[in-house]
This record gives sequence, C-alpha cells and structure tokens, in this order.
Amino acid sequence: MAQRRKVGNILGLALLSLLVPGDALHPYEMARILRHTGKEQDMNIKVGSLYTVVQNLEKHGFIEAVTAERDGRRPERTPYKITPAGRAELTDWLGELVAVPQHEYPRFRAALSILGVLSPDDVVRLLERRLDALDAESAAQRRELDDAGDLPRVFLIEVEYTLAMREAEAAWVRGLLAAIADDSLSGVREWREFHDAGGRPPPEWKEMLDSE
Amino acid sequence: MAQRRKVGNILGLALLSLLVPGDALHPYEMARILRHTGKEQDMNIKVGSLYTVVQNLEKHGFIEAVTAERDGRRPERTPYKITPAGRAELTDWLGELVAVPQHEYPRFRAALSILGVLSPDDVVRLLERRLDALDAESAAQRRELDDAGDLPRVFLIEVEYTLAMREAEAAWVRGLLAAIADDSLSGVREWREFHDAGGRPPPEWKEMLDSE
DNA sequence: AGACGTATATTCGCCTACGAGTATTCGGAG
DNA sequence: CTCCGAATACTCGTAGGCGAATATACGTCT
Repeated sequence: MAQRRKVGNILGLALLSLLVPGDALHPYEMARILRHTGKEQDMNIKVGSLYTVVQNLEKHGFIEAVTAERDGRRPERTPYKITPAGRAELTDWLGELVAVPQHEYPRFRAALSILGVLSPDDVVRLLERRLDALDAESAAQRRELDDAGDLPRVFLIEVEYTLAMREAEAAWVRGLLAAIADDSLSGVREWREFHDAGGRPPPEWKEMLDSE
Repeated sequence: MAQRRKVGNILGLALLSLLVPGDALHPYEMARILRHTGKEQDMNIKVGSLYTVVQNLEKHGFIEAVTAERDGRRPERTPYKITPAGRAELTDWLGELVAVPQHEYPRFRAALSILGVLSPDDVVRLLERRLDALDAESAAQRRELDDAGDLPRVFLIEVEYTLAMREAEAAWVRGLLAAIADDSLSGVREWREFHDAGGRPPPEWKEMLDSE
C-alpha cells in the first residue's frame, strides 16, 4: 500500500496531527482520542494497525519515544512525541493530499464498469435501492450537522464534503434511472441482447472494446 | 481487507465477470484483457495480486482449473473456468455493490478532517491547486468521452460517473473557497487563532470536541 | 546466424493490516 | 471485602498485497 511516503497508512497522518501541540501521548491514548473525536468516520482505524503505524513512524524518525513511564500499576506505557522531521512530513503530506487529487477506486465505480453482466431490469431495481439508502444517509447526516449547530463550521467541513458528494451521487443515479426509463440512454437494447446472449459480446463490439 | 465475502479483493469480481461467457482463461490472459479494456481505471490491478486472487477464487470453489495445457513451448498455463457457485457469487456481490453504498475513506476527506493544523492561507493556496487539477482532469475525461462517441453509452457509465463526481467535488471546493474569501464560513477567525497557538485547541472548544 | 528487445507466464518473499488473544487494574454492586 | 465486568494497554500470528525476480519463446535487425 505504501508508495512514495515512508509511512503510507493515512492513520499516520492523524497520529502526527495529534502530537502537533507537543505533548507526548502513548498509543492507547491516541486511539482513544481518535475514537472520541469521531475520526473513525474519516479513516479506517484498527488498534492493531495503530501500533504498527506508531512503530513505523518511529522507525523513520517522525516521532520518538519519551522515557517509558509507569502510572499506578497499569501496564507499562511508552509515550511518543513528534520530531521536527515529523512536523515537516505532516505539513508536506497533508498539503499533497489537499492539493493533488488522488486516483482512488470506489467499489461502486468498479461495479458500474461490469454492470453488463446483470440484466437492465435487475440494475434498475438495485439502483433504486441504492438511491433510498443514499437519501436516508444524507438525511441522517444533515440532522447531525444541524444538531452540532454551535460548533464552528470549519470543524465539520469533512462532513459537509461527504454530504455534498453523497447528494451528487444520488443526483447522478437519479439521472441514470431516468435515462434508462425514457430510453434515452443509448445502448440499452444492445445491453439486453448482450445479457441474454450469456455475456458474450456481439462480434461487432469486439473491435471497439479492443481498440479502446 | 477481506470481510464478509470469502474473496474480498474487488479484482475477483472482475475476473469472475471475464469468465461469464464460459470460456476458460489462464491468469496471464485475464490480466491482458483487463489491461486492454482499460479496467485499470476502475480498480487497482497488480499482477502479483491477480495470481493470489485466482488461487483464492479456486480455493473457495468459484472457479476451477481445466487440465493444464501446453501451447507451443511457452511456459505451462493453467486455464480456469467459472463454476455455478462462481456465477452466484458474482451476481450477489455485484448486486450488493450496486444496491448498498459502502463507507469508503477517500484520502481527501481524511485530510479535510485535520485541516486545522495548516493555516487558512496555506489551505486556500492548496485548494486552488486542487481545483486546477480537477478541472484539467475533467476536461481530459470529457474529451475522452467525445472521442469514443460511437460506443454505446452503457459501456461508459463508469466514466460518466467519475466525471460527475469530479465535477461535484470541484463545485464544492469552489464553494468552500468562496466562503473563506467572503468570510461567510464561520469559525475562520478561531481557526487562525488555533493555528497560531500551535495547534492547541482553546479550552472552550475542548468540551465540544470531547462531547461529540 | 547471433544478439537484443519484447511478450508470455508465473513464483517468491517481504511487509503491512488487523483480528484475536493476553495481562493488568479499576470501579462499583452486593 | 470480594466478585465481576469494563477499561487499560499492548502483543502475536496469519493472511493478503505487491514489487521484483525468473524463465522461456518469439520477432527482427544487422
């Protein structure tokens, strides 16, 4: 998964950001804060991975362990603090994420790309279910935004972003359904034939698909 | 990564779909077809993974090896064909992907959620760069769509979808920039203070962030 | 005919992700 | 006081992802 960055897991970015104020934190507390501040909505957080990521961050000098301490008689804890290299990595990484759109692979896009193996009628039914789910989620999220009305908007941009994207997707799906319904989507007849023929593309498409 | 599905890698879905017509294919040819038909745009395709996925698909009975053959003196090839269980898995999986929106974690959303560590001015600059990149990509993709004008639209839905999403994102970013510029985004002053204070949240926010 | 680049076809091994397990302490209920 | 569940704080093993290596055959330029 890791590529150019020495630490590829996005969790690493969140951890670095937690340490920015300068205080040392031990892994378990990082996990607690992340969960408590709702960061699980923004990224995949698994405790097992968190410890791996902390190790990697240390290995590459982005954080360093403060002398292990013992509080009460709890298991030994090793707190970490961010290094200058860590701060540099944080701003650089974050800057890149904001400025350069990544090519990610939403499962839905993958699914769309092989939609042909289903029949148009099935697809219509499935898309309608998706639409319902999308609308429900949007409504829930809009409520969430209203409830947190006193919190400055800046601290909710990721929610607004997600909401905007979800609504855009819903609109697109609606458009697609409409196009299928009023038959303005070119190729639906061919699609049905394709599907009825057991997924074997008619010969005259072969070249088109090949040449692409 | 794998969860409910016995084979979690989305590549498996694409491979199953290739085998739907009934002909047996060997792994290398699957890879060739996928690359040739532009599926790399829709999902992450690594040859190393492909072989692993093929093995897993076989292990779970979704595909089965046909007697290994030898063509010319090329290295031995083992072609696979889809089983009834494989067809069932394909339609079920695909159906779920279409009907049920997944919670995925776009890096950009994660980045937005910790934007606070950058200064508002930096963020504006970065967002402007993103906007340029988005517009450039959209333009390129629209050209691509025009060029393939004879191909039935059904076979380009994934492209249309991506384009729609990208444009929606661009619109949202534009809106955010405008809101920052005309100061209608609540909390920007606090944001600046927060950043100047070294990322330490002012005490009166603590509760809000905690209670969330 | 030899050399060299490209296409064919797969294997290997490292690293990361992460579920599940382990060990300890604390805060109540009874 | 003691039992027990929840919280604290990690560790470990396994499976999957993927870059890189390997090995053969083919085409073609000289």
